[in-house]
Amino acid sequence: MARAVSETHGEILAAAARRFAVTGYRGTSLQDIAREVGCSKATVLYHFANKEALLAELMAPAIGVLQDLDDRLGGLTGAAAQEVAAQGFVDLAVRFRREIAVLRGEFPELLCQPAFAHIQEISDRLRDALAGHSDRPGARIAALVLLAGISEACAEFVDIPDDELRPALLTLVRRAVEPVAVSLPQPPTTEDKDS
Amino acid sequence: MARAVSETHGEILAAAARRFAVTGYRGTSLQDIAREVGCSKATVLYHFANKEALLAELMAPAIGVLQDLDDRLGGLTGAAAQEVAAQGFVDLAVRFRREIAVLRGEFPELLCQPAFAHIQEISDRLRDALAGHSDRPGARIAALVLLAGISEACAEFVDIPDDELRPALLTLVRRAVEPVAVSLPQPPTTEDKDS
DNA sequence: TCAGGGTCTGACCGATCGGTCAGGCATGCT
DNA sequence: AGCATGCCTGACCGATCGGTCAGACCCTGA
Repeated sequence: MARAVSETHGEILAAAARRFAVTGYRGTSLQDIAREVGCSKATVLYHFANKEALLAELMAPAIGVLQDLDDRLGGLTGAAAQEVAAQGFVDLAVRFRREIAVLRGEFPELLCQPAFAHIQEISDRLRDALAGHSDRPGARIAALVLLAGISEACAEFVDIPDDELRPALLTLVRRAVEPVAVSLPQPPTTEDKDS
Repeated sequence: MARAVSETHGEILAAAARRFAVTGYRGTSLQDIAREVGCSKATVLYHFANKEALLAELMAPAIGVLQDLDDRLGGLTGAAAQEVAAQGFVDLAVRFRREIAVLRGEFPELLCQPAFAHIQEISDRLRDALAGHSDRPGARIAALVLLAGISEACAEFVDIPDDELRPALLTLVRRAVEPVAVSLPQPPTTEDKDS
């Protein structure tokens, strides 16, 4: 064998992304990844210090974008925060569908790992922003439902192209989010309180 | 020791429910459950044929209610199907929060087990009903986001009482669901809840 | 008193997990 | 030629998994 180092490194990363997305982090063994690449388990552990480091490198780009979004959310309040959070998260979720799928369901345990120390706080702030920083239970519940639902949808609808999924999700979020108290005049949606 | 059989049986079931909800099915060992109950792992396997049977008995009530909802959804179309699906699933998710939490994230693998053979089809039909049986991508995406988001919210908001969570979710769903094209003015259907 | 059945347990099993280690095999530099 | 370095591997490790099994400990009815 003896491929160029960067090549094998990338192949392992790609294989791990594929397997993690389907069977989860804990449900995927290093043996599984090695088999898919066509190398030995020891080779996987030659390129990555351990299983956790493999996951961390896999998630790094998505986490970087999430951090950026968190920074942009910094001083915003009310409807502005809602809109930035909605656009930012929908965009992130669509772009990083596979990474989202990896985290799906294993959130609590994975968050214990040092590489993901801040994700919990960031996602809390994101949820808060999407709720327009309102403390009404309805607003907070709606924000959580939407964030979790978007994640799940992106992980599941792998066959829908980005350009179709993104606007559909954004339309949904804008319709579903609880409008904040200070609401500048908004063209009334047709089916508002009717049914 | 030698408690009454039904007592230990129930304690194991309750402990398993608690642990599964927090660390997931695969992430919880029989040893963990036994430790929480205060008995040996062999005792757990005396009361339940295997780990899978323990999970099946745990999920049985929730699955029964899900089946009922599926039956009620049978002949409905359009807005009526949407409303029944929304009310039925919100009610189910709030009542069986812990069971929902167990399934969270381990859906694909758990569905392979015979006890849950039909859940995938039922949840597909449920999603279809919530979309008003529309084939527009926006409607299907919205339905999936809502179902997944509700599940996640119920699993996470353990501190909110049922009476507060249920109406908040229902309001959100009615606001977020894509209205179907043919919407006949429907009087508030007095759902005969328990048939 | 004793037999039998329900309840429970420690010891054990094979399989698999993440991870370690010494060494094989090219390749390139001196 | 000799040596160092980078890439890769089989063999192995301790831990833990789900599950089995023979037997101990009650309680009850004959």
